[in-house]
Amino acid sequence: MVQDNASGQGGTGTFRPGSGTAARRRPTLRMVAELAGVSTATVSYVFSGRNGGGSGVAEPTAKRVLEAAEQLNYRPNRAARTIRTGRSDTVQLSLHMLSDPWSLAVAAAVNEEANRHGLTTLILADGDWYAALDRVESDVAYLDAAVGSDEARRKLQALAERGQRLVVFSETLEPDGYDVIRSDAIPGCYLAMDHLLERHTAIGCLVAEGAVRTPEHSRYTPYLVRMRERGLPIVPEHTATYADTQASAFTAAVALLSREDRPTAIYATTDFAAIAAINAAHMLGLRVPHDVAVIGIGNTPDAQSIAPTLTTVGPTDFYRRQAEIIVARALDSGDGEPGLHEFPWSLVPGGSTDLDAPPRPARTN
Amino acid sequence: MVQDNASGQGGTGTFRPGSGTAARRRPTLRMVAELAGVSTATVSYVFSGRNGGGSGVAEPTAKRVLEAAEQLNYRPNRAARTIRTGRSDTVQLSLHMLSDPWSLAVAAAVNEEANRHGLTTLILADGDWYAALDRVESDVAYLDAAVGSDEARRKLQALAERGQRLVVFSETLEPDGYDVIRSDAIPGCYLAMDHLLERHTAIGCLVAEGAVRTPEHSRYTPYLVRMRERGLPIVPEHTATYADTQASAFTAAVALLSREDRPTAIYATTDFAAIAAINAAHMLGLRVPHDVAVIGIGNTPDAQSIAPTLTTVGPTDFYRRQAEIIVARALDSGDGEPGLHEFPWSLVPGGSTDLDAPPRPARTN
DNA sequence: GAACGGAATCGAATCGATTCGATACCTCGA
DNA sequence: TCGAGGTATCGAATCGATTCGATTCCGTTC
Repeated sequence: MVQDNASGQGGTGTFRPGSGTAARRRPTLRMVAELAGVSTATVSYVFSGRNGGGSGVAEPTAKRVLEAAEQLNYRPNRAARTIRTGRSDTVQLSLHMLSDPWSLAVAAAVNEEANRHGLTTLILADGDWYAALDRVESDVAYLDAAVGSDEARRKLQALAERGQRLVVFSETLEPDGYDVIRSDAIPGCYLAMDHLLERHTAIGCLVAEGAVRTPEHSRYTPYLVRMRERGLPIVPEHTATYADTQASAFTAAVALLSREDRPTAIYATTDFAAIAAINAAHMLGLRVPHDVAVIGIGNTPDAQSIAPTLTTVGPTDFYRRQAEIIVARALDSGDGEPGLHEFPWSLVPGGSTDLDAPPRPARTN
Repeated sequence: MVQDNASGQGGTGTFRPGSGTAARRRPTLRMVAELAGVSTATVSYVFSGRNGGGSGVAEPTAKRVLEAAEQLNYRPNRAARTIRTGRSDTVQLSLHMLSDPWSLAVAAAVNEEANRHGLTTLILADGDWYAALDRVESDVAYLDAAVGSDEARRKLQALAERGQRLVVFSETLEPDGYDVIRSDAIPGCYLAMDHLLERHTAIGCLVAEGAVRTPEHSRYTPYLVRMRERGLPIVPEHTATYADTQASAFTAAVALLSREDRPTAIYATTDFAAIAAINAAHMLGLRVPHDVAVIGIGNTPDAQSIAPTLTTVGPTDFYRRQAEIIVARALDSGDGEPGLHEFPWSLVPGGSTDLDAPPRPARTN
């Protein structure tokens, strides 16, 4: 099953030369103390920087301790520290899907903010968020896209009562011993439609399969509502659905844009689908935004890394501010009781709908 | 900075109704034992399934313990368990870049394999891999793309001597108390060039900036070598460089393909750049592979999610097999001494170079 | 009825750190 | 010379689990 050939090049042996076979066990603080001829307390003070009553460890003693630690190759055991102090200096992110651009953006932002405060970010990707919480000790846990079921509510509250600090992202849950971050997309979707309606009447829709089946509170509704309000015809063939793969969105967009009566603008319910639509348009020889305008939803970082840049809607400065909330809760510096944090959405203009921009901004090298 | 308005809807108060303010501290095994009227040993046996000498905990006792635990909302403290048993049931992945398709594919595969064995996967994304290793206790740590510097070698060996089990992905390091996974891209790059040379002579190159500056052992070399071997002219303008953003690769590809004397095939040094090239071709109205063929390098999952599918080179079944090695090491079931695990590369045919395929396979809905 | 054997449970040591109160040491002033 | 006061260090309890050897409580057997 696995091919081992440790003698890759030359005749260098497999075993490390200097170290005997005895060096198997991990060195402990006590060993360091013995080697340095001090108590365990002193070693601990040297490593933690703190000190019980006095103003610190004397210089020569500290030097001796550090040398002993170096010689033994000592590093503190995190689990032992955690059990004693009750802190793990760790932020846990439980993400439902690893490759989702939203999740990645959150992870990157939290990681940066956590590092700034000396914390470590742990990412757990698992189908079962709640199980994940019982698998690692962490100062605070962030749950991605928590649903509002009664079971979820119960489990979250149980965790909170046990003292686990929690931040959940949810459009339906209410705070209940834990923080809730909410960023309702629907008002933003109306902004997106309004933007397109300034210049277009033949608008197509690129929407996730599930949203068409159950349109209530989905991103499909704003499309239907606005079209109806303006008295515009809702052409069934102008709605194309996609699953959650890039290829699926691309295929759907091609089908939509290769019609005789193709729309002059596309309302895509995710940035990711909007980007697929731009690629599809280019493949079909259509210019964006002149032949077809495209708007996305979500304001993910990807929106900036395509030519032309994507017009989208989303919360502003969302990732950074969300990261601040999470880390503040880990440090227990959050403002008192957990509560609701709302992030309103707004329009983020880009080249994919801006007719006044030069046709192909990406061409310059 | 943060807007709290916990009274979101209706008049529901902020505080949870049932629980008093006393329920602040996390319940311990001892509390469960007292409530159930048994010793801590018994509670531990109930939760771990194991038992000291006897054949198990009696049914009525176990029931009493579980009820007490349920009532107190008890969950074992992982840090305490880790310190006592020396195992954390945890696999740690230290990735240098979170959004890299390779890293994500590794993470997904390891996560699946780890779950299958009751382990939890922790992902650390950090600039400093070695520092990350001192921040969490884990049964095994995987290091992404370790460089072969002397400092890296020293640090890795120090970790290994301390008993930390390690699996590193590296093209230059040799095993030294830790496993090395190697998957040399260069032979694969030659395969890619050979594939293009079967039908093309005017071949362009899309290469990372760094590789052009220091071509030794880079993916640029196989391009130069093969072109020279065949006596084909190496047109300087047929080499375009990109940084590590999608937009950058896209721009480079557009520049390359909008030339009068554009090449009929593109050798891209990553799948990611190859995909950008396909998109660029489509935008310029060029058909892939008829007007321009494209080959990528790496065999990432993304290669399958574009139309036409990408021809690429890479190791086969790499992610799953790599995951097996890592998890086996965590469970200490790996075959004895750590060693070298090599994954050879081969050609993965796709539509982006296959002239016999229908022109636009994505068109069907 | 006493000795025996096995199952169920218990008590206490232990893992590797932190931290509080106590102690040893030193200097300085009267 | 003695005591006060401050500093550096130490000893031991502790965090929450696991686990080994010991103990109790049965029902059997002779």
